[in-house]
Amino acid sequence: MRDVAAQAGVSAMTVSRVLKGDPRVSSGSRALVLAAVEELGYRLNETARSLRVGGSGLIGLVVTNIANPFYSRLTLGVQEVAGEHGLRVLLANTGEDTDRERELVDDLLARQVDGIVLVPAGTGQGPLALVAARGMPLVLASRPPSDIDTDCVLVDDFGGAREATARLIAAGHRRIGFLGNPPALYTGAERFRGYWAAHEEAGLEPDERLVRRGLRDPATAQKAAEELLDQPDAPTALFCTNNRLTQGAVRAVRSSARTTALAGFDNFDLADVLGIPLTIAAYDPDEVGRRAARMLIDRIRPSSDRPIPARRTVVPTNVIEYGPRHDS
Amino acid sequence: MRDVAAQAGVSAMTVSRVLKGDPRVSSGSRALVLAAVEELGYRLNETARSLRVGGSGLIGLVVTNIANPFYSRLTLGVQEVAGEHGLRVLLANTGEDTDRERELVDDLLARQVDGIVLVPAGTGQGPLALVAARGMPLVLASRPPSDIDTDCVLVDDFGGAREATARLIAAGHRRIGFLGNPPALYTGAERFRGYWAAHEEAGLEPDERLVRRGLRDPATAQKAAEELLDQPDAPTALFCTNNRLTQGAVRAVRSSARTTALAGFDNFDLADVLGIPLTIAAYDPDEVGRRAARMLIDRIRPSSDRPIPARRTVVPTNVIEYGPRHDS
DNA sequence: CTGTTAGCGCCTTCAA
DNA sequence: TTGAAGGCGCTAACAG
Repeated sequence: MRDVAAQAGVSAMTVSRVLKGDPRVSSGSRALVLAAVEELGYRLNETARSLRVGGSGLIGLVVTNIANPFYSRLTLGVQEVAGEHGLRVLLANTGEDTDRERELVDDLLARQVDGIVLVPAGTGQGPLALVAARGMPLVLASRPPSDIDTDCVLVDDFGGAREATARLIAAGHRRIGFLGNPPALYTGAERFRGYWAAHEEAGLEPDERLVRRGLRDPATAQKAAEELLDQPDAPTALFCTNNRLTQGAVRAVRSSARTTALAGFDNFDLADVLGIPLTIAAYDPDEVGRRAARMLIDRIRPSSDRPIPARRTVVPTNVIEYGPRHDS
Repeated sequence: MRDVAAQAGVSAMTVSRVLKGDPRVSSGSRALVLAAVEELGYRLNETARSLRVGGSGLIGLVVTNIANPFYSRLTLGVQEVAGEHGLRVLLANTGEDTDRERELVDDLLARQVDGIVLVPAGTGQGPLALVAARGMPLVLASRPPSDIDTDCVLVDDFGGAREATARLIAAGHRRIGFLGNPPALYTGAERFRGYWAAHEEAGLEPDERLVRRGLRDPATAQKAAEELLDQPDAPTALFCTNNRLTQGAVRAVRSSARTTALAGFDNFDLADVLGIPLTIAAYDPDEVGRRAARMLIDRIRPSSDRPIPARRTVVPTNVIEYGPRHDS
């Protein structure tokens, strides 16, 4: 910047003012500075600016697995809103590892991010208390706060699971298997609750022997589904708590002789073209990211100076029915 | 840091030394400092450190669309390798917009990133010349450099397309349609070249009337496929240049009465379960990210001080055949 | 409208 | 082994 100032024959202060658009600069100086900037190919050093001004213009985004389409879409939503406010996204991936989450958050703090959007890994959130304690704006996504009091964006896990299950019941199914992710996870617990509630509301009681929880990937889901379908009194339908488990179940159904109906949480590509009866509780993952970013920015740049209480917002689901293939 | 120093009864300098693991500190001072750090919950300010030391410990990753599974997996690969070297990833999304790409890259420079991995948007790379000119390490992914001379990681677009097409020919197909993304894109051009080469090597000449290029999404691909299949002399197979186009083609084939064979670039979920003949040129997107990150780090932290010439590496493809459904 | 002074938090250099 | 001085690049605050 000194070089630019020298080249333009003004002081560094004037250069600074021109660059940040301060109107109190004569158009003459402005032109001189701009010319010098151009000629020297100068760019402002954001690091130094951050140090002086405070606030890095960065927000941290911590997800469990960026390769999962849900989180990559969430990332897109966060990016979109952050970009509108001139903020950049520093991305971190925990792989569901709590220790790593702590390290990453720690590093984000050291880098002076202006706020953090985080999908909590695992279940305990003790370490995050630190973040909140330091007054760092923090929004949780997908899973609610447990040990701490902070903003969060959730999906209507309960409602979506309940309605999808209810559709199966309405279609006449009475023996509906459940393929679920670990019950210790919030989404797992809520979606199971929805499955159960739909039964109760129809005056039915689910058969516990048709319930398999703690499934983590398509392969284990496929195996569990095959076992269920292989029983003498097999379920006529299966509800799966997420897209990966649904995909495992699709394989199992496909390789069996039965025409088992499927329902699941999360939409996925080609669901329309599988040619089996499929009921999906869908929602917009981008919207989770957008809302999280908006809540975060509300705290980073408060519109009023009253303290904002911790808020919670729930992204709705809508149930889609894909029919079997209609061969024409 | 001053507070910590005061609390520990030493100078700020000693605190700094302890924190960066300088051995020339007495164990007494060290213990004092660590206790004070713990008590005050102090963390080093990376921003200030960067300013003084130079180098931010950040690498920029610029992709065209993070919601595309290819790029989210690439991101995972970059993250993985960067993490091993203590580097964090600043993520930027261009949406295939060249102007936005320029802005984003500019911002990354202003933030003093140590290097950039970039998937070029569009075709012209003029603006990127600036980056290279400033001596910023830069690795391109998926698409090669055109106007500039820099490292890149490519996929074997030509080889994969050629082999997938050759498989169709080997299976007896003689009229093979082509559904392609815009030919101005490197991948589009290379994959078309592979399609053509497979024909020539078999002594065939593709029918230009079966070629549709410039397709951008599943919907346009579906429409193009339907038109092709609706002709009197319809193709018996279709080759698609990427997963989104393949998905459109799957829909078209499904809704037609024909049993058209499909081949395509990029693997995708549930390809195994569609129940139609499907030949896929697959590769590992994570590996593209890992290699790009490694090349970048080679430049950021050179092992020798000889200048490294611009390098190019190609990630291989392997062709997978998914059969039609075997109803048992 | 413009420049000077001072300092953001850290670390390199040099002296003790 | 430790500390003091100075400056990385930038910008508030205060002159002029």
